[in-house]
Amino acid sequence: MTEKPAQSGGKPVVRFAPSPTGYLHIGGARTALFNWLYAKNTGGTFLLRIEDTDRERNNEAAVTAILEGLKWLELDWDDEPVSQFSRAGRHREVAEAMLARGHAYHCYSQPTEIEAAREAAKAEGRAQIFDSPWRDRDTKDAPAGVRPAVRLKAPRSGETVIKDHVQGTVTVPNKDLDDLIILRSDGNPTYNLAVVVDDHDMGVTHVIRGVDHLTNAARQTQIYQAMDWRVPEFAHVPLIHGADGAKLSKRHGALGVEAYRAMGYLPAALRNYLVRLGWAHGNDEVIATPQLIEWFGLDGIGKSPARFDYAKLTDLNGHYIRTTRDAELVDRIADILPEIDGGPELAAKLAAGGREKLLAAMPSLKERAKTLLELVDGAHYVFACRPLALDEKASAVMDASAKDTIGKLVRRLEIVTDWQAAALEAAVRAFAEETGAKLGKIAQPLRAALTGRTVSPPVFDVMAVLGREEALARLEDQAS
RNA sequence: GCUCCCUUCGUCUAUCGGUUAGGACGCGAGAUUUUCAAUCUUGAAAGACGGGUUCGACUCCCGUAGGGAGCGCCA
Repeated sequence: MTEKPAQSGGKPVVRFAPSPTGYLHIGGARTALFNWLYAKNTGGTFLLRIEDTDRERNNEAAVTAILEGLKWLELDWDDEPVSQFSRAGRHREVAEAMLARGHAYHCYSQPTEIEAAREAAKAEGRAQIFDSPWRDRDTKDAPAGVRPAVRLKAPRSGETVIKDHVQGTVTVPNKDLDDLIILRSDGNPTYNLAVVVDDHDMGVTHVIRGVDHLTNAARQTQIYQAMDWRVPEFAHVPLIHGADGAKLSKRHGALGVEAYRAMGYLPAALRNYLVRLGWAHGNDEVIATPQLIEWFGLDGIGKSPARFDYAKLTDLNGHYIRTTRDAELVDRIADILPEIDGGPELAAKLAAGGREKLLAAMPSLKERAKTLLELVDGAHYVFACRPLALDEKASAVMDASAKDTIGKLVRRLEIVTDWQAAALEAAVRAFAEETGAKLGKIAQPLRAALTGRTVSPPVFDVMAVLGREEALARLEDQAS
């Protein structure tokens, strides 16, 4: 691959550049989302690059997990993902060019010396930057048999200014930036060089990433300047913290997006939640994706870190569940069944004609579920086998008088010809009126007999979904 | 330690010098109701602290405190 101009016709080119060290965690997902939204908003291009220059840490499974995570989140990218490692030759080429221009030099210092120098600096309370003695030394003095690393000859004085769309203008004194290594002694490029070369060659115009890269932006700016390349626009977004304010770690909810998938969250809900962590558009909370694309902009991103809050995510997910089509919900449930408790059994039932029943139950189910898992739990009654096992509360409801009531009700329901919720309700209400009982007194026993629980969708909907035969049979089971 | 950044209800946030500081989640109360949800009404709940600037500061400046990020031949 050689240099190629931005093939976007003046439109922005952004990229998401994860390193394949694990799954796509929630912070990375948000970074990807911001990039994606920015590309969509501007009609630009969203590229993917896998930062796999560290061969020891490279991991095929991680690459797959990241791509799968992005797909699940429905963040589609343009072109094929670029492997940074595959471009090592070009990176070396650029390092050579920098050497030729006098913007880089060979450094023969050994890791042990560097470490010692850092320790000394720390002890004296100075910034722990390494000042290579080879910066201005003649290479003729080079020790024999030592392969040098290549360092950037960074400016010693002055300051490097980063104009950032989120952080504002950030100024870093050059004396605080050491001569970073751009080529390891084994000839392989390091991250900062690779990023600059790739972003340049890929025509990246806007670099949107986590603030943890802010100081890298200063170093990378120096490389751009050394090469006389145009520095891209930067937007360093704040990090996401765990609920306790501590850094998001594996123990603090930095789960891969697939974990959220398995918890029954919808991608649209997660996107909506994630974008609101650090970005706002007035008082809007539930924002459909097309609207999000229209409204999204770098200006709306705040600078302070946010904490991850499951309660709000869950609430948002409930909104999306209620507005998602029934068939799609059934499909999404089917998708995650292999990963959840009792999922395989349900999958078998779905395959054996249960899908239609679940679909029929969905309208009343989705009104009261906040996650797909709750949906599955709510659907328990649909697939329960006779005779139903009543849970503790349901058994308590099912006392002698309840059984007696159900016995009488069965006779009334048997003669209902139109087995629909409305007709069934009319029949039960008529019965209630005659006996002077409150509807609640009758509905609860019905619910217990029909579902085995005290909480369920409206009983008349339940009867309709179950069908005449099954519903009456369940009632007979409990009648005395 | 050094550099940079951050600080509005418990949480996510609005406010771009003048508001009774708004919304959302969560929490409390009520309404509705066949349970649970949903929905509606409603309550409690915030400008870290100290100095300036200004007729007037949440908003601008300085300092303090607290928090975060970075300081690799990792990315």
